[in-house]
Formats: sequence, C-alpha cells, structure tokens
Amino acid sequence: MLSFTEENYLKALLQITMENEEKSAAGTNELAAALNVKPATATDMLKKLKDKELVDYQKYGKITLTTPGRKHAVEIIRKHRLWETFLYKKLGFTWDEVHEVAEQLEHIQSQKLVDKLDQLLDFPEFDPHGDIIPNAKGEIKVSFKKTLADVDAGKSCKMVAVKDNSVNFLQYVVKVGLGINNDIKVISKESYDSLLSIEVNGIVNSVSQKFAQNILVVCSFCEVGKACSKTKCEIK
Amino acid sequence: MLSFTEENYLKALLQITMENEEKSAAGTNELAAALNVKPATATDMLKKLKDKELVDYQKYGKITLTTPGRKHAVEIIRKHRLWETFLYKKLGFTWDEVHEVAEQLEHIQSQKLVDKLDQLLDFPEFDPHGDIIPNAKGEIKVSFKKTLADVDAGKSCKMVAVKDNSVNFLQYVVKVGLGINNDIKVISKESYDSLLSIEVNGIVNSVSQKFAQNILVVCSFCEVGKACSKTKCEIK
DNA sequence: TATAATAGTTAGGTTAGTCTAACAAAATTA
DNA sequence: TAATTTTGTTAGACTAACCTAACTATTATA
Repeated sequence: MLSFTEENYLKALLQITMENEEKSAAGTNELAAALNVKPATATDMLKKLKDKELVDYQKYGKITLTTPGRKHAVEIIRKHRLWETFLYKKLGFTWDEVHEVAEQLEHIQSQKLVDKLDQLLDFPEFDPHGDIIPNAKGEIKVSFKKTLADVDAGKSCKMVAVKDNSVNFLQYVVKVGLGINNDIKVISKESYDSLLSIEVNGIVNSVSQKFAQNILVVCSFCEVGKACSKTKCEIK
Repeated sequence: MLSFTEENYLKALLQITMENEEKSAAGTNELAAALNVKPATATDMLKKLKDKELVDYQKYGKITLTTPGRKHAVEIIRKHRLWETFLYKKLGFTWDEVHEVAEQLEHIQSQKLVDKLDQLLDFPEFDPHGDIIPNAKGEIKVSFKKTLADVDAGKSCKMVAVKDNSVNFLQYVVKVGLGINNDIKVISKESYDSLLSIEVNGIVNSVSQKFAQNILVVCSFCEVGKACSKTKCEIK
C-alpha cells in the first residue's frame, strides 16, 4: 500500500510526462516544483520509489514511471476526476471548487467505491474541466494538443478543456464568459504580444497569450474528445 | 488544522466517554487500546492535545475532552455517519462494508462537502447501524441504553442499532436474520449463561449474551430513537 | 495496611517526510 | 573547449507518530 505522499509523487510524474507529446521523462527540479517541495526531498523520494520499482531512475538521469508505477498514477487520476465529476454533478460544486476537495478524495482506498461512483455517474468520459477520465482498465485516451493560442485570427474553435485547474484561473475563465463546449471566434491577434480578441456568445473580450495557452480547443467541425479531422480542420 | 491522527484520538475519546452514561472520562490504556497503539504513544499525544487545549489532562489523571475538543470529535463522527449513510443509500454498500471506508472519508476537510452530502441524503437522522447522526449544529441526541441482553424472557422489543461495527459482528447479525427495525421476541433466557432464544420473523435462533449486549433495542411501543415511555414499556 | 497488580510515564530509539547548506554533475554559452 | 549556469545529490537536522524497556504512581486485595 502506498502512502498519500508516494501517490502524489507518482501522480505528479504522470502529469509532467503527459503534458506534451515530446516530453516523456521528468527532472528532479520539475518534480519538486510540482509538489511544492525542495529538490533534495524529491531525490530522497525517488530513491524510495525506485526501490519499490515504481520509477526508473538513476543518479542525474531522467525519471520515468515503470509500468506498475504508471498504473498506480493513472488510477489516482481516475479517482481524482471521478470525484470532481461527482462533486460537480451530484453535489452542485462549481468547477473551481472541485479540484481542492478531489485532491483529498483521490487517496481513499476502496475499489468498490470507485466502481460504484463510476456507475452512479453513468461512466463519465470527461471531468468538469474537460479532462478525460481514464476508464476502469486504466486506458487513457490521448489528450488535445491545440490551445486557443494556436488558433489564427479569423478562425473559430470550440473549447473542450482547461490546462490549469487553479481556482484563480477557473474563475477568470468564467468571468470572460467561457466554459466547456463554447464556440470561440478569434477576431484578431496582436503580432507583438499575441494578445487575442475573442468572441464568445456575441461578446468580445481580450485575453493574454498566457490565458489562451491554458484553454484547450478543437476546431468547430470536430467532436469533443476526438482528434481534428485533417480535411476540414480550421486550426493550424 | 488537525492531523488524521489527532482527529482519531479525539474521536476515540468521545466514543469512550459516550459508551455509557456513568463514565465521563477515559484512561490512557483504554484510549491506546481503542486506537491500537501502545500506552506510551497515547501519553505523548495527550500532552500534545493538552497543549492545543483539546483535552483536559494531568499526569496520572482522567482524560476528558474540552469544549472545542468535543466539538471537533462530534464533527468527525457526524462526517463518519453521513458517509456511511451515503455509501449505503446511494452506492449500494452493505452495512458491514461502510465502516472501513467511512474511517477514511471522515477526515476529508470541506464544510461544503459535508453540508451538500447531508442535503443529498435528505438530512438523515440515523446511519446504517442505527447510530444517531449529530446535526449540523453538533447536537447529538442521547443514545439508547437498553440492549437485547436486558430484555426478559417472554417480552418483545425492536432492534434500533448495533454497538459493534465490525464486519464480523455485522455479518453474523444478518445471518441470524436480524436488522434495524426488526421485532424480536425473547422466547427464553438461560439463567446459567444468559443464552437467549429469540424469534425474528417467525424464525427462532439462539444467541449468546455477548451477542445480545451488542444489539440495541427499544420496546415495541416506543419510537425508534425515542426513550421508552414509562407507562407501557415492556423492557426492564 | 502492606503488597501485588494495574495503569500510566519517561527515556531513548525508529521511520517517513521534510528542510538547509554544501557540493557535484551536466548543460549551455561565450 | 573552458567557464558559467542550471540541475541534481549528499550530509546532517527536524518533527510527527510510533515503538520498547524501565520506571513510578495508583488501585485493589490479601
């Protein structure tokens, strides 16, 4: 049985290596930063996780999850996202409130609980932030690679998820009038600082590049959760 | 913010002092036994809880909860019992499965979660074991004092709760054909070892005194959760 | 009431997870 | 490629929660 802390390290490792396609390994500093601990602390834990054969790790080398390590991590993410969905759908939490509580709930040990929760929610595919929920077999579909920042002026897209789950960011998203499944039209894009002018439900707003990089989109022709179809795709 | 461990000590203290009316204080060994730790460990923790003004404690003296300590403890029990009810009513857990998982869930910190859960369950008064759920104000009604062992031969009663929440005991209760709200008739009682012969739904079974002491009952004239009315009461 | 039994405490040690400070390796860049 | 910057490791220390062994206080009993 793993401790909460060990679980958090595995989860952070998976999240780092899932962030983008190219990167398949993590570094000590990066890991430490993700967990809000000092690099020295991460080094200690990495040795421990290596002994337990949950990570592949050598001194000064890159860090990757082993197959069992990855399986654990996926399970934690599955639980996290199921709980978020539960809080949102069944208990009326707002999408900026769910993350913090799910951080606690993801560590509850009970296979039956996870299975029943999944069933109660009717086997959801996405959490309130648009992230894919790994299924009971631990299969996790490929995530979206395009962000609002990649969309050219004049083109339209549909928001499907967010990259940043912080309360601050999520509340700002709502303030700008955005939400999952909204259609967004990029009116213009400043060449100097990539400031975007976007239109959502007829309302025009300006958003920074930093903001746009945290909004995941597909082109409006594409299904939520599916890769863009190459022929008609409006993005990139 | 209290640690899981601190919360468990407070909960155990409340449970010990709630067990029966007379006893309003706990001892170190008793507390240690309840938590499956050594008495030395309990002593250490008691000093810490005293510093935090959650318990009244002096070397070699009896242990009681302070008002804030008791408030904390009641809140944990409230959460435990709400989660048990959730698992039972909403997720189809059996009554012997809920305790273990609720032991974990009771430590989740989120006032909103507790409130919403309470609402989802329609503000339940009792958990699946018949125990009273303290309300949002932390009010906890007096528990039942009569057990099946107190009922005389020839008299009838109604089961309202169990004292022992272990899987073993609960599965045995089911095997004997018993459950919350069942009417039980005591056919006979051995004077030598207090072995009881009981009838439930027309089926007769023998149960030991130890067993009977863990079944909480009211007389059949009495409402569940209310004290027996003196005039008609069949018990004692 | 003296003694034995029980209950409770203290001292010193362990492990998990964290830290800081000093150092070493690797990567970048001039 | 040599110097500098970045990244990662080691050593030593701390706290929470636990332990054992030895001791002390309280309670029960002969």
